[in-house]
Formats: sequence, structure tokens, C-alpha cells
Amino acid sequence: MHGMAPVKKATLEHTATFQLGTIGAVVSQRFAEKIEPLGLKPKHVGLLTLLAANPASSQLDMATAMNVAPSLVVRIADQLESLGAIERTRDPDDRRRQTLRLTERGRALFAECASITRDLEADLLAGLQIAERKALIAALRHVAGNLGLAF
Amino acid sequence: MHGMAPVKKATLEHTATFQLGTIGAVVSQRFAEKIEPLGLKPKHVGLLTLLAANPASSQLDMATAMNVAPSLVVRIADQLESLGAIERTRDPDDRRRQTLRLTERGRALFAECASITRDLEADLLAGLQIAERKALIAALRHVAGNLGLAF
DNA sequence: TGCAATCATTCACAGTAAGAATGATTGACG
DNA sequence: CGTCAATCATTCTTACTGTGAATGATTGCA
Repeated sequence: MHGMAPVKKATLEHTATFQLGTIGAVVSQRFAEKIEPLGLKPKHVGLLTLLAANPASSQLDMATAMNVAPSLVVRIADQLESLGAIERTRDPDDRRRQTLRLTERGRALFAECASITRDLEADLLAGLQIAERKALIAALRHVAGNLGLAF
Repeated sequence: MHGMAPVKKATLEHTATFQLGTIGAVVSQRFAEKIEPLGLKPKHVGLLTLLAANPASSQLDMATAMNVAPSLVVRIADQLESLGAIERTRDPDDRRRQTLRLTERGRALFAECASITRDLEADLLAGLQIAERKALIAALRHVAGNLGLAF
């Protein structure tokens, strides 16, 4: 039978670079699967998360914070609005701006996502000592800093 | 002036889950930018890497190893072939199979990618002690195991 | 021999995101 | 105070990935 010999891994597999890339992709996908029953995708959660910390933000601010084109925020906000998760209101001080706010339902959805994240976190870190977990998170934050990400 | 107040970060930012997802995406993108001048994209490098460790593999084996549809491997292999990086030959023992092999140029390209990865690795881990790096990589491998990834 | 399975390939299609064009509103400046 | 450029949201078009279905060649087995 063909194709049964296990495929060998190569040098790059041992670099943190490679591992971070692959793990990141799988984690995101895992998360995406878990939130799908809520009718959400990762970008939706990204916006919900930002709004939880920054109520009444404009769409443009959200776009730059998410590193995404403004036109994409329109669609994401449309979908969240039709889910009843957010409310759009024109900023009375600047009627060009659309201010976004979480609704009660939006807060509930965000809480669900946080809970899902905690579950996933437990899966990811299973078998690591508390000290190891803290070291990992500290190292990740350091790496994020090296990448110019502000955590 | 609007939009100047820094956007606050939220609870999820402190989880390894969130950090891994975001860092993974940024690392992949950084890598993609660096290999772009070579005419390569991440999937191309993925295939090159597999072929470096597994010469004369069939396209289907590569597809399953890469977790990707066979039809996509066709396109990636087409492009690598037109770059002169790989050679396609029918397997004489099973003429349905197309066996892929790195050419000299393919090996050179792969070496370039390995070098780029090393550079990126140095950037990522800058400021971490040797012991911290080892601990990080060990922890990442552990996490990968929890995700069912075989590193 | 004939038939189902396998591998590669092509094609049509869905999903995601960016960018350009449009329209409303604002603020600055003559 | 009126014009004009800049800003924000929105729509529409387009590019890019990746999947899945249909096709064709080849194989192995009943």
C-alpha cells in the first residue's frame, strides 16, 4: 500500500517561528469552530471585544484597531447588528460618525466568548505547571512586544 | 481631535489563547512579506519544506500532510515548477502518481527560506535569555501536543 | 475482462478582504 | 459667510484562497 510511510518533518519545525505560525492557525480555527454555533466568526468577536472595552467607538477607530479596511467593519457591524448584538447611532456631535455600542445581548454573547476562550485556554495549557504557564504567557508577551504588538 | 484616545485592550488579551492566535497571524504575515521577493508564498514554502525531508513524494501525500485539498497542491506544484524549484515525474511503478522532487534551484530556495526563518526567529526571541527561549519552545511543543499536532 | 477505486487535473464556486467611487457632513480659511 | 478640502460611512467591484464536483488516466481485484 502506498502513502503509509509517515511523512518526515523538517528542520523548520523546531523553530519558534514555525511553531507560532502553525499553533496560531490551529488555535484560531479551533476557536472559530467553537463560536460558530453562536453565529459568530473571529472578526465578530474581535469587534465585540473592542467594544466591551471601548463603548461608543466609531467604526473607523475600530477599523484601525483591528488592522482592517473600514469597509469590512461596515459588514461586520451589519451582521452583529442583525444579530442584535450591537446598536448603531449617529454621533450627535459629528453626524458623520456612527457610534457602536454593545446591547444586552451583545454583552451576553461576549461573555459566552470569554467563557469559550477560558475553556480553550485550559485545553491548550493542560499538563503545564502554574509556573510554566506564567513563564509561557510572559514570554509570549515579550515576543508580542518584539513584533510591535501592544498587549 | 477625534480618535486620539488610545483604544483600550480587553480581558481576552491576557489569555495565551488570544496571544497565540494574534502572534501566529502576525508571524505568518511577517514571514510572507520576507519570502515574497523570492516569488514564494507560505504554502509554497510548506511544500518545499516537506519535499526537503521527503523527496519523491506523491501530490496526494503532500495534500494530506499539508491539510489541504489535492487540487490546491496541483496549483502550488504548478507554480513551483514554473519557478524551476521542483520537478514532476510520473511514478513508473504507479503511473497515476506524480512524484515531486526538489531541483537544485528548489534546494537553494529552501535554504533561503530557512535563513529567513532564522532571521525572523532572532527578531522574535530578541531579549530573551537562552533558558527562556528553551522554555518557550518546550512549552510551545507541549501546547502543540495538546492540540494534536505532531512536532 | 470488466469494474470500482485511486490519483491528478480542470473547472466552477464560495468566502474573505481590499480598494475605488459615492454621498453626507464637517471644519478651516479666505 | 460660503466655498472647498478632508473625513466618515457606505456600496460596489475586484483579487485572491481554498474547496468540492466533474473528468480522465491508470491500477488492482473479483
